[in-house]
Amino acid sequence: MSQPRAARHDRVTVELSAAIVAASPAGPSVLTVRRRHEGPSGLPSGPLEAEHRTLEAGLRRRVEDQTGQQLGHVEQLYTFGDRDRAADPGGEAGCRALSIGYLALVREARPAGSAEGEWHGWYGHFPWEDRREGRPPLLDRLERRLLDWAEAAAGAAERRLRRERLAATFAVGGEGWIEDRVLERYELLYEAGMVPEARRDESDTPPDPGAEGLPMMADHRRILATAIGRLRGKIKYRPIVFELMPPAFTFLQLQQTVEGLAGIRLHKPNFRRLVEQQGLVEETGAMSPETGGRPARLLRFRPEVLLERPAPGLRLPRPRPPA
Amino acid sequence: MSQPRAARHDRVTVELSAAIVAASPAGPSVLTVRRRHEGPSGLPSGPLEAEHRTLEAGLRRRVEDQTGQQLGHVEQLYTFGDRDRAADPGGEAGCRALSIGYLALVREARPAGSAEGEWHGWYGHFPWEDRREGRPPLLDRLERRLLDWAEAAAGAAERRLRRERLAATFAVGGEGWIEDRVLERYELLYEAGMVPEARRDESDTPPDPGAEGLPMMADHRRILATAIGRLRGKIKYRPIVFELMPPAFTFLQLQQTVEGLAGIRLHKPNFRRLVEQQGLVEETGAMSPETGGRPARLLRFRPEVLLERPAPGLRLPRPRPPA
DNA sequence: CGCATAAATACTCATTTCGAGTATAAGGAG
DNA sequence: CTCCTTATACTCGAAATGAGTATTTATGCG
Repeated sequence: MSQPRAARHDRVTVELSAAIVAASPAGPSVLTVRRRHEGPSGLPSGPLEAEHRTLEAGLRRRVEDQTGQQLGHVEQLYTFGDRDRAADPGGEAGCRALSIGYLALVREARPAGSAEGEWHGWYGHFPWEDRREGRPPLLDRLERRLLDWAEAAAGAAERRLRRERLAATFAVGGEGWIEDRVLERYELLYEAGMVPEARRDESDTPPDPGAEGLPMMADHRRILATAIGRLRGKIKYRPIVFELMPPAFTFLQLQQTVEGLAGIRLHKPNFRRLVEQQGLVEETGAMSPETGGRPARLLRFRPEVLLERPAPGLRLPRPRPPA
Repeated sequence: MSQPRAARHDRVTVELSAAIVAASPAGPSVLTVRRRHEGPSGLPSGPLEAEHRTLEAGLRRRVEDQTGQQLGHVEQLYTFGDRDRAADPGGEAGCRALSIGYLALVREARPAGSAEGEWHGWYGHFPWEDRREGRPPLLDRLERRLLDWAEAAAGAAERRLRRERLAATFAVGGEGWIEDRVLERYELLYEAGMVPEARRDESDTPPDPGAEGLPMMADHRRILATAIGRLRGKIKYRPIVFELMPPAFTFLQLQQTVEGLAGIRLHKPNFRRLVEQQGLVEETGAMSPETGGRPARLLRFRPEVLLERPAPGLRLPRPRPPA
């Protein structure tokens, strides 16, 4: 594989985008920017520039300059390059558009710096992902449309495949919603034409606007879906939640933050036991400026856990299936 | 972040590379190609071309055409773009070189098709990653040099940081080798100047050639490290090993394949129990053309498990630390 | 044939982990 | 003082897990 060195200089544009996430006990949010008037919002993003040593450094600088947000943890998610889902629909034809998505975590949601940025609860974009109050009712409608889509498949094989994907992602007709499969669910909705981004013709009226979630420009909702999925997966084996917490916090704040990220409710005593016996936190000595009942101890992250445990994280208790 | 649309067309080259992995009970191997005579080998790779709809499709076609290998599972790993670790050192200055790494799994290692490809045991490139026969002796020498490097750090803070990284990756001075951290270990060796790729001046003689592993061209060993790490992590929650197994196999073959991938030995009865009660396999009915003792049942993967279990995989038994 | 050898396969056992539920403590508001 | 709210502490049983041992069923050799 070492031939036409010429083809190498096909024109390529590279866009770096970041899903910048903050979280409070009320729920996680993401920083969005609005570009054209009226168009859907998007993630902070910009073209790759030559001057930076690494991609991550470039992204970091760019976002920090533009939004006034200091980024904490930053990680690369995925490089998208589908020809027909270009990041920039205004790009020239025959020009490959790559889009490299990043996840960034920040401790506090600054009230949106100088730019036109604003913080948005992430479930506004993914209403079907929030099961904290139980299974959201809009899922019934989504499922019905998804099943129709599956049955409308061309051959029997394709039909079967679609049904299986539905079972594996939306848990249609089966047990077990798996919270990490955010991207898979979004992609299914995209393929089924059930999100505005998938419908080229903008005049198409969505059959059920409330259930589709707020769209974003270009492939930004796809990147956000990747980010949510990654974060949900990663809290289980890395103490990454603490990148989102203030320096000191209570058990309840921690639990509610995790619940917000994972989109599910957790069993309080067990969560507490888990966090304690994993050695993820230590007491600061101080007590919380209480919020209702008995004052709570203030905790902080215990970095030593990184050396003690192979995969220190918050395995989320999954209810046992009834035997 | 929406300004200079001009800067957008900085010249960028994009190289797609694939770590193509096959595995037998004897151990995993990777397909390498040799380009220049005498230079180190590399992964199959080539420039991104405009004609393909998706990046993955492009990679797939390209590799299949060139090596005669049908690829099974393919997944994107990471996009590297450090300016000073360019994939192609021959590239023009001021031209950003992106390198998108992929992991591909194949069922059988074809004896290297038409091209100059050859299959290589992957531990030839990462001798410190193979602990199937216990801790490899060369680790003593590596550790000593790594500790020297840590102590040679500029400030006390940097020294501490380096020591912590050593503890977290090579388990220096602590418990717990974590098999997934392949990339982190390689990067540490790179930073410490302990792999040939890191030494620009090729005339430098390595202090301990045997311990450094076979180098590869450009950033290909970095991609392979990412691939190994990803694979080791993923077998724990996805039934991905079966992409590497023949259609029918015995328990022992499966176990040895997993041991090869993870680089550790497993407890036979427990491995068996795990695989059984997870419902990962079913009997084919046939028996193996035996290999020594009592004939073994032949098994096959049981795809239904994908719908039944949230994260069907092979949690590798980690010995309990002595209380 | 009978026995050593090599695997495969089947159990046992003591912990540990984990889901679930209940009980008690310590504040504030009225 | 009482009630409400949240924090914190315990209990219990089921399932998972690490470690070890025993039995079966082949082969091959004397």
